[in-house]
Amino acid sequence: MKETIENQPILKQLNEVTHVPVIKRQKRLFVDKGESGFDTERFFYFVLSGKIKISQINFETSKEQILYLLSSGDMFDVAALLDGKSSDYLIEVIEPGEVVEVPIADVRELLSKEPSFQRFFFPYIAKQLRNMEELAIDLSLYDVYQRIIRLFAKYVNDNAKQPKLGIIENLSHEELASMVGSVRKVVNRALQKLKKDGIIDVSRKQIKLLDLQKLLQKIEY
Amino acid sequence: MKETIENQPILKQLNEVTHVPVIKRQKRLFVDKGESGFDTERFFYFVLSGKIKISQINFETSKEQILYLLSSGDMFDVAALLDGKSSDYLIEVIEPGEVVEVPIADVRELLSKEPSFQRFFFPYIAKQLRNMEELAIDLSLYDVYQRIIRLFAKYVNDNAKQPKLGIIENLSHEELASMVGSVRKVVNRALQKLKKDGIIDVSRKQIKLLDLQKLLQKIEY
DNA sequence: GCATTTGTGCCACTTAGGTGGCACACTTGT
DNA sequence: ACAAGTGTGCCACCTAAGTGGCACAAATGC
Repeated sequence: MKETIENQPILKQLNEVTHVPVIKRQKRLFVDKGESGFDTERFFYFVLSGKIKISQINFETSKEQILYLLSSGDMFDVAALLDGKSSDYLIEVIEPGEVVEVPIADVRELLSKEPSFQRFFFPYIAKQLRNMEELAIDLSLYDVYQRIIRLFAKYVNDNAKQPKLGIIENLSHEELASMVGSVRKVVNRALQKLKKDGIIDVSRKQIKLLDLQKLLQKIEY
Repeated sequence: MKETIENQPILKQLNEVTHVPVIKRQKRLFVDKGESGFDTERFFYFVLSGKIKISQINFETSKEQILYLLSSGDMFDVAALLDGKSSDYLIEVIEPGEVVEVPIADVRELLSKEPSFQRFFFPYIAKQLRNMEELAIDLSLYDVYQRIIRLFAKYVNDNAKQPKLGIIENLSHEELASMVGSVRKVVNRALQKLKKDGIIDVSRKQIKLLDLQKLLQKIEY
């Protein structure tokens, strides 16, 4: 990781993203694709841009499951911040960007005393917890085709007049598979099915959402 | 739910379990098997005894996935406490016991200002988050046989000279299946296999752990 | 005390989804 | 400009795991 000037004043960008009051000992870092040297035992990270995946691997089968796909506005490692224990995650940058690195103790200080940070952070923890519950439910109760549909619905950005798939629209099929707990070929089958139904358009490293209504109709409960 | 005297002083038992300082507006409740009327939008609950499952159901297939199996020392609804949103859980008592019901606002007050409660509660949130991550990983990366083994290993109580399966030892195979995201018959196969290997002994509503070492050896990574 | 419900065990059958392999197009680096 | 790597699509095959059914024992309720 390339380091920039230490102890620089709080960045406007971080403030915008996190609504955090002044954090003194921060360091802004550029991270490149493939990097993975995050010291989550000592530092807490705020993602400004780029994409970072947090996953785990079964070494017998070398199958990977992505737990979190982080982008602008995300933070990690939430669990370590709360209990001080280390996690056995695989953390890897899949799209270059910038992060802010802050000593864990400083963030804990804020978390226990600063109401404005609490108002910002407590809901974020809840979001991550609900994310994991949803992932478990999806893996347990729905087939791969449904999981893909639900993944798309979850990441849809429908503020724009033309709804888009947001940060997952340019993932490879391999990465999509790691998100829904399956393998490339099976995901491919699901995508072809959605394509045939006119719901999406698939091209190299790009999935275009064509019909949001139709997608949402396919969701089972 | 049967109600007891309102506004009674903080219970010694709750204090022991939670290390919580005085909470004023609490209500102690006895809950019976099958009950499910918990108002998690307005109240936060501390479990003193009994077993409560928090699950979700796919209505197409009527398959159920248990997210949390709560017992003495547990609390809910953590996510709702943190973000104020409602959850679409199915919450049901599966073994009678007692809970303490506290207005959510009072717990939030403690959470944001009382360091002793924070020291107790933050790690608990982390535990629940890690639980969900582990569940998702298990569902995604391991087969049913492994998931059963991992479930047993997770709940083993090995402080005693004779290791026991703790709160899951008297669950029905149906309930075990709902915990590992499978169905009764498949779980049964796994249990018969473990029985044949001399690792457990299965009788009606009772699973005895015979050989902890052998169980732990079977775990894959 | 008997009927009903619940829990368990085991069979045969079906299927979603994972595996292996292969072709080909597009991108990237030297 | 070419080689190497990456991403995609599709075939046929195999296996874990889910389904349906059935028997029986233990617990529960009237």
